[in-house]
Amino acid sequence: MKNSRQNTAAQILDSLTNDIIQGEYSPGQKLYIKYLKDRYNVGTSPLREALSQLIVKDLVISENQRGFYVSDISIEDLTDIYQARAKIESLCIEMAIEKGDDFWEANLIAASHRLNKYSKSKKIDMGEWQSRHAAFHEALVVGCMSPRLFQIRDSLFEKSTRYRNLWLRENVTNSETLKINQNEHAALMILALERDKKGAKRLIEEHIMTPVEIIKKSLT
Amino acid sequence: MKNSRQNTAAQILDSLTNDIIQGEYSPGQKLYIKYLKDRYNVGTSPLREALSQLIVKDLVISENQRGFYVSDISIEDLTDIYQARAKIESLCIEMAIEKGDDFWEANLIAASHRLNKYSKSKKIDMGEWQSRHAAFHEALVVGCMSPRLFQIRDSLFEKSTRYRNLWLRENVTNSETLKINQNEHAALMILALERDKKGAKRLIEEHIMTPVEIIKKSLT
DNA sequence: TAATATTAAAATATCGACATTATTACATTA
DNA sequence: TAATGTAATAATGTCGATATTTTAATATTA
Repeated sequence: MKNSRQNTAAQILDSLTNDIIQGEYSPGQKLYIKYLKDRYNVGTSPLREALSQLIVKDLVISENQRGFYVSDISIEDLTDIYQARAKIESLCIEMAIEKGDDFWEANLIAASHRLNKYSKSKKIDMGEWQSRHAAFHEALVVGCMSPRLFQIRDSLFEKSTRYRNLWLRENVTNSETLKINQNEHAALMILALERDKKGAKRLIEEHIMTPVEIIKKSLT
Repeated sequence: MKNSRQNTAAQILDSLTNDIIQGEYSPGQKLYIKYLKDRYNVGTSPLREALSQLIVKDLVISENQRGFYVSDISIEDLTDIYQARAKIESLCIEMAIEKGDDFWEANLIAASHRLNKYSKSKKIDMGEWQSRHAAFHEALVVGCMSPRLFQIRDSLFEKSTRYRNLWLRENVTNSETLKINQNEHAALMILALERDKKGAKRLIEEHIMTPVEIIKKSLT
């Protein structure tokens, strides 16, 4: 088996990122170089390069001569991340509504339909639901045309994943919460199609902040 | 000479970051491993770790087996960064006005005074002016209390530095532009102290976007 | 001449080894 | 017993060497 297009450092960055945000490693956990080398079958250099990138991504912290640790989570951090996400998403939606065209509208309607149908199905697979949910929210903001804001949006979304998983565990099965959630999605789409910037901004901020209180409880 | 508290990778990251945003290396320039090793007197590992972090910070790009390059600049990128900065700064100011206390007000007045006095002095050192200018803007938003938004703000500010330097070269000597700039600062402070969120947001967005047109000309 | 193939040189990406620093376990002393 | 000191163990951070890949230079062919 030969090299893929990515180098080892990039591959290991993907794996580590995923393993951290999916909770394979716990918050605060020490990441031993030797263990990681064995686990991912890589040498020191690409591994440390990946860890270095994870530091900038705020998923890992390091102390000189004391190694690497998974970043901690906390209620303060949870609140801050979700608040920032709410504001950024709100900005993105504003721009999207200003600049979105017919294709944006059509794509949004389609994404909404896919999420809707799946939410009403009998057996809900968490991964599939997450994927359709993310696609719907992306369809809302994809008209925004600012690569930087998008990048910021993505990085905050990634950071929030560890917290979001706590919510999902409780609520993918909870049909009441899910129904409210689904109603919000429907309302968001309508506001977007009506080009109601103010309304859409208000609702998206609310929608993003909704899980925070539930997650807080899981954290204590 | 012994180790400082930082490891080599962290030190070199600081140096490289600075050298890139100050234009020591040009946009698009290839960064040869060997050259950098010699220049900064470090080995391969810490150097590559620093470069890896610079990728995440968008100051460097890499292609597998083809090495590292300083990120390009462009008019599109300029506009995008400044637009994102304007929006983020606007969010920060909004929060700061909501949550700022007497100390925030006092600190803002002081920072404004320091910038004011220096802007009127005979000989203006670019570094000192930049420092006081940055301090004033930080004083405006320091009440915002969101670590994440602050971090985003800082990273965008850093990214904009290469472009900003193009503006500074033209306008630190241009007393007319500087006077307008200074008036905007005074107005910003007043709006903040009056807790006029809407007004402050509108003006800061305008203020941040002002240099864009001038920089565009420098770029073509 | 232009396009392609071949070879030589240069650069990158990765590995394993080593020096330095931190941690742990154990012994010594008050 | 608690506090401190010491030896051993373990982990980190850095370097130089090597295999692989790209780039450049040159030759070959249509």
